[in-house]
Amino acid sequence: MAENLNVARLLDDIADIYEMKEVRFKPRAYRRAAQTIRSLGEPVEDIRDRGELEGIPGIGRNIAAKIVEYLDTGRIEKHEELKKELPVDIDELTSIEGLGPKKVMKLYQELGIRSLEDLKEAAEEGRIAGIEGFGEKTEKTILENIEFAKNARDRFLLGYAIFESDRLISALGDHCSRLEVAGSLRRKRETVGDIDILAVSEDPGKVMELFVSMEQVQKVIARGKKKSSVRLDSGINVDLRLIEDESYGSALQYFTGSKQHNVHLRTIARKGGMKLSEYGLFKGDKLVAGRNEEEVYRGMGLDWIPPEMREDNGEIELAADGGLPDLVGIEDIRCDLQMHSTWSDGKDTLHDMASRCRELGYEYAVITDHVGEIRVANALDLNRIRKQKKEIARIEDELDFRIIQGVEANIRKDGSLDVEKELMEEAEIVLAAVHSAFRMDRKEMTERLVNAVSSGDLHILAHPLGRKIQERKPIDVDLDRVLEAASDAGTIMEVNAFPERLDLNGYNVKRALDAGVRLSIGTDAHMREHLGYIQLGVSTARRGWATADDIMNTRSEKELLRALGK
DNA sequence: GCCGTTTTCGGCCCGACTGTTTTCAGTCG
Repeated sequence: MAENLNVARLLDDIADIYEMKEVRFKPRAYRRAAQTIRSLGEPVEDIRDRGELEGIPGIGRNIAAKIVEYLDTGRIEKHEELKKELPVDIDELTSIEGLGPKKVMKLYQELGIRSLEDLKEAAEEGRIAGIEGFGEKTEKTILENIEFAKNARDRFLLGYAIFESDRLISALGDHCSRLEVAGSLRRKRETVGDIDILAVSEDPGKVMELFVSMEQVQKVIARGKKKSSVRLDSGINVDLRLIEDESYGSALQYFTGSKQHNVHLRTIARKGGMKLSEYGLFKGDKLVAGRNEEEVYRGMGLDWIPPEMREDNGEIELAADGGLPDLVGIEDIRCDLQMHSTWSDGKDTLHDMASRCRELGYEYAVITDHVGEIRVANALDLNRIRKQKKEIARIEDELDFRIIQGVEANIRKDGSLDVEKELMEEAEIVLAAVHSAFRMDRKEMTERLVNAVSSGDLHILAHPLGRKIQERKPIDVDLDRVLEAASDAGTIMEVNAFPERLDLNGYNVKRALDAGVRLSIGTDAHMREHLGYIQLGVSTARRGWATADDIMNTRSEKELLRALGK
């Protein structure tokens, strides 16, 4: 996916240069395109190969041609031209808080500043304060922010941010009449930059005091009556905003985003002779809606849109004619379709895992220990599978709770599984995944997975792209062909709910559903606590617009086994 | 440069904050 970021960076760079040159509207167009490319869930090369670049919202004939040019030649002629006119490292300079394209332009014209190094030098020598539009204070903050930029942290995994935000919400809850997380965390993006919390309270001073003095706060970044920001020990930043009750709904809508979703909504409001902001939906000076999100959407003639869908990918059009899908919810889930026990590489016993499933309100457990030739995972052979079957029967009796015996096998380079037929027949559910040879070329990898999902040997392809967020790139594969083969063979694709995986991701969930493929959600739990990750899997499925019917975990035990042909 | 039940031309989101300005531009989210 590296090319996506490179393409996005170039487009952003073009936007910045146009903005410096005070060209109108082009900056917005390029910036929007860059943002879209950045948030794609698949390699931009794949989309180019399908000839579908033009047609992505925000990407028209010209930008599509520039992307193709970059993928073919590694450069964009127009970009080089613009760069020659303004040989400035805009990306680096605008990453400094408080510096945008206009100021960067001024600095270049007046002082010839091209890089962060130039900037630092000029600021230290006190040459910046003298420029028109700049002053002592600007110079000082530039110096401070150069230091800060060096320490800037990356984004955080959704699973981790949820853990933190849950703690904050329960700490503040008693003093607030309304309290919720907004931002990308509410939309359940796979990573989040920071945590945004909105609150309504009778005693705002007390809530702010409580917020900045919580034990996990490492540093108070800003403190005010309506908004405060802190950094937690974990490095994640949290903003708390106190909102008036009458505009809580519109504020929640506004701060939840996404930006593109909001821009689209405001365009609709405008066309209806209204105005939408964080303070409400207005007709002239009159507040039409604001207290609740539902009213705000309704005021524009739209159904309320689940946060996970708010990416301006067609959800607004569906909401306008009552066609939003009824997304799967945590309450629809009757089981977890991947977990491990001490029989292979899990940390908790089969008994503990199963009883935790029962505590969670599941109707049955599905245990999927490793089998086959994976040595490190203490994989089971046929003999141990038979022994495990006996233990399962014993625990079922003891807990009065059904346990389905599944297995997780390894997909060899040729697409076959590394276990004998006899073992696969013992198991009630066969998951299989790529656990080795991640770096095959695209053609071979595609063949490998097409063979695997077509073989009839496996029911579920687990963590299909093998990626680990911020650690390991997805395998290089033609996912459309794999989905087509899976659809033909009735093979299920997993939405792996482990925080580092979320694989398939929301974008690919939607592609899978469009291809007619059914999905399963599995936490890949290796201890009882991991079973709670199911909510991440459900959120990811929701980001891909999945309904309960699309997800196998919503089936009863009998329905599931029948669907698998058992 | 993109886009379309106000469309193939003429539009293009909103408000707060900051520092610098004496009425506002630039930046940010």
